[in-house]
Amino acid sequence: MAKGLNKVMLIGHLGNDPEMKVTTSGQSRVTFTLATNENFKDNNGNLQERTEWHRIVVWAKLAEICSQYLKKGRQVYVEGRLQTRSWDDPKNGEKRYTTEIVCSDMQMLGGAREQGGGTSSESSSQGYERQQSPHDYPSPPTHPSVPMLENDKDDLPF
Amino acid sequence: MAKGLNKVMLIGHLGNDPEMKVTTSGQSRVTFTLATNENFKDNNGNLQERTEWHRIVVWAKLAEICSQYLKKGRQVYVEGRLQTRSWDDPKNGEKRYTTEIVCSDMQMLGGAREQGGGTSSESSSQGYERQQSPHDYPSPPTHPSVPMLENDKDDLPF
Amino acid sequence: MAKGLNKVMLIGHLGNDPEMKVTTSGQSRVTFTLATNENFKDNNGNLQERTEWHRIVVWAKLAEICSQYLKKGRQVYVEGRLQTRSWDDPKNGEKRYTTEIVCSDMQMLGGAREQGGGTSSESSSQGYERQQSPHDYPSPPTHPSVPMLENDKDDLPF
Amino acid sequence: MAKGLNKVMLIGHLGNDPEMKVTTSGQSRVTFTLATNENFKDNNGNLQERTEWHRIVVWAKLAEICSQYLKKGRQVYVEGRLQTRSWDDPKNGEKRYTTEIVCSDMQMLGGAREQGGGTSSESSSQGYERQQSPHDYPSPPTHPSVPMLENDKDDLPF
DNA sequence: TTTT
DNA sequence: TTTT
Repeated sequence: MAKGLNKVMLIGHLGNDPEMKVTTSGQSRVTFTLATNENFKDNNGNLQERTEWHRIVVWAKLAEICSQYLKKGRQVYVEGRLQTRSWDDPKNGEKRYTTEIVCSDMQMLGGAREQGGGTSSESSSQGYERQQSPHDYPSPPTHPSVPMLENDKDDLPF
Repeated sequence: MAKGLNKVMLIGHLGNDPEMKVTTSGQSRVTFTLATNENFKDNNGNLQERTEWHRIVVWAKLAEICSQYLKKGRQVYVEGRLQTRSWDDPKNGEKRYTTEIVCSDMQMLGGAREQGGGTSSESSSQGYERQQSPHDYPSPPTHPSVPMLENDKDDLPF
Repeated sequence: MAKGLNKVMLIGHLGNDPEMKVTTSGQSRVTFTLATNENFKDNNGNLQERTEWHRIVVWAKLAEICSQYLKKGRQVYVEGRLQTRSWDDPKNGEKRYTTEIVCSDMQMLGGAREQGGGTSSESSSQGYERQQSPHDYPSPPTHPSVPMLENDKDDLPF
Repeated sequence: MAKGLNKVMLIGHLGNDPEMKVTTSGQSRVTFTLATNENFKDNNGNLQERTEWHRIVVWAKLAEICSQYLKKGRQVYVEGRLQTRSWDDPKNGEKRYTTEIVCSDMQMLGGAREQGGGTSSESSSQGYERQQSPHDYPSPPTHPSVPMLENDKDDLPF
C-alpha cells in the first residue's frame, strides 16, 4: 500500500533504441530516452517549441517487451514514478544525482506501419545489439565514466 | 497546443518552508522540496518504506499562494511537468543537470487544523463538513430501485 | 498489456460510509460516493463552487482496506478506471446506464486524528512527522554551490 | 483555485466524427465518443479484450480544433474532468443521469498519414456536416428523445 | 461505434 | 537524440 503519490505520465518519441542489460541478479533492465515536445509562447508572444528529454528505466517483463518492440523514433505513452539516484563521480569522487522515470506501464502509440518498425520479427531480431552509441544523452549514466547500477538492491523493480 | 504529454502528479509532505525569490524580470518564483513515501517489499518479502525527494518550482500567482499558505510538513498534491536544466559547476566548469517539477496546480490536503499551519481559521471553518450530505447524489445506486451487480463476470476486479 | 489508457484520479471526501458486499463468487466489493469540489468563475466573474459526485467501486483486498479504514467525510485519493455498465429498469424494462470508477489505488489523506476515524492511534503516532528532516536531500539546490536560475527566459511560468 | 482533484486521462480511438453545435449563448461545443481498449485475463486465465466507451464534451476554442482535425477512428489523448448531468426523460418525466468527460486537453496521436485523414483542407471541409448518425451510442443524450443541454448555465466551458 |  |  502506498502512502503517497509519485506518478509520471509521458507521451513522446524515443530518442534512441532501448538498451537492454541483465543485472548480476538476473533481472532484465532496459533504458531509453524519451523526448516530449511542447509548444508555448515566449515573452514576445511568438510560438516556440520546447523539447524535454527524459531518462526511462524499465525492469523485468516490461523491459523485455520494450526491448523487443520499441525503437528510436517510436511514439509511446510511459507511466511510472520519479526516482533520483546518486553515484560517485569517478573523476573526483563527488556525489552526483540522476533523475529517472521508473516505468510501470507502456503503450505503443500510432500504428506500427507508420513507425517504420516493419514486421515484429524484424523488430525482435534487432533488439539487443543495436544500441551501441548512447554517447549523446546529457545524463551521466550513459557516459562511459558513469557506473550503471546493477547491484543496487534498492533499485529493484518495484 | 501541446504535442506531447509531460505530466507529474505527486502527493507528499514539504521538506522545508517554501523559499520565495523574485526574479530580475519581476516574476515570483517559489521552490520547495517534497517527500513522497511508498511502501514496497524487498527481496526477502519484508515491507520497506522508500522516501523520494522532489524539487518543486512554482511561478507567478501560484508561487505567491504557495509562499503564503504552505510550510514544512504540510501535505499537498502537486501537478506539473518535468524539466531538466543544466548549470555549470563553479568548481570545475563541468555541466551539471538538475531535474525539477514545474508546478502548475497545487492542492493543500488534510485540514489546516492538523497541519499547524498559519491563518487557518477560515479554512478550518469551512473545510469538508459541507460535503457530507450526499442526499442529492444523482446516481441510481442510491435509489432502492437500482439492482447492484453482483454476479457479473465481466465486472471482476482487474 | 493494455492497448489504451483509461485512468481517473480523484481527490475528495466520502459522502457516505463504504458499503461492503461479498459477491456470490466470494469476491469482496465495496462502494462509496466521493465528492470533488472545484472553484470556478461564473459568467459574471463571480467565484462559484461546484461539487461533483462520483460512484466508486473497489474489489478484493483493497475493498477490505476501504471498508476497514474509510468513513464518511474522510479525504482520500482514488485512482481507477471508468466503467459504464447497463441494467434494466425494473419499472419499465428500459436500459439504463451507470458510470463508475473501478478503484485500483487509494490513499488516505490528512491525518487520522483530524478525520475522527476509528483506530487511528497507530496512524497518528507515525504520520508525517518523520518526513520533516530532509537533511539527506540529494539534490544540488540545497547545496550552497549551486546557482539558481533567475534570468533564464526560457524558464518562464508556462 | 481548485479544492480537490477530478481528472480523467484517456487514450483511445474516436467512435464517430465529432459533432459540433453552437449553443444559444454562442459557445462552440463538440461531442464525440471515445473507445478505450484493454486486455485482461478472465476467470479461466484467457486473455480477453474489453472496450469501454466514453462520451467526450469539448468547449470553446478546443472544440473548434477537435471539429476541424479529428474524425472517426483517429487515436487521441484526452484529458478532462468527470461531470454527471441530469435531464428529464420526456417519456415519463423521470430523472436520468449521463456522465461525460469535459475535455480540457487533447493530443492527436500517431501521424496524420496513418490516420487516413488526408490533407487538413479536406478535414476542415467536412467538419460540421458529416455527423448525422449518432443513433448508436448507448447514452441517452444522443437519442432523439434526449434534450441536449444548450442553455444550461452550469455547463459552461470551465 | 474505434483500434490492433 | 525524437516527432510534426
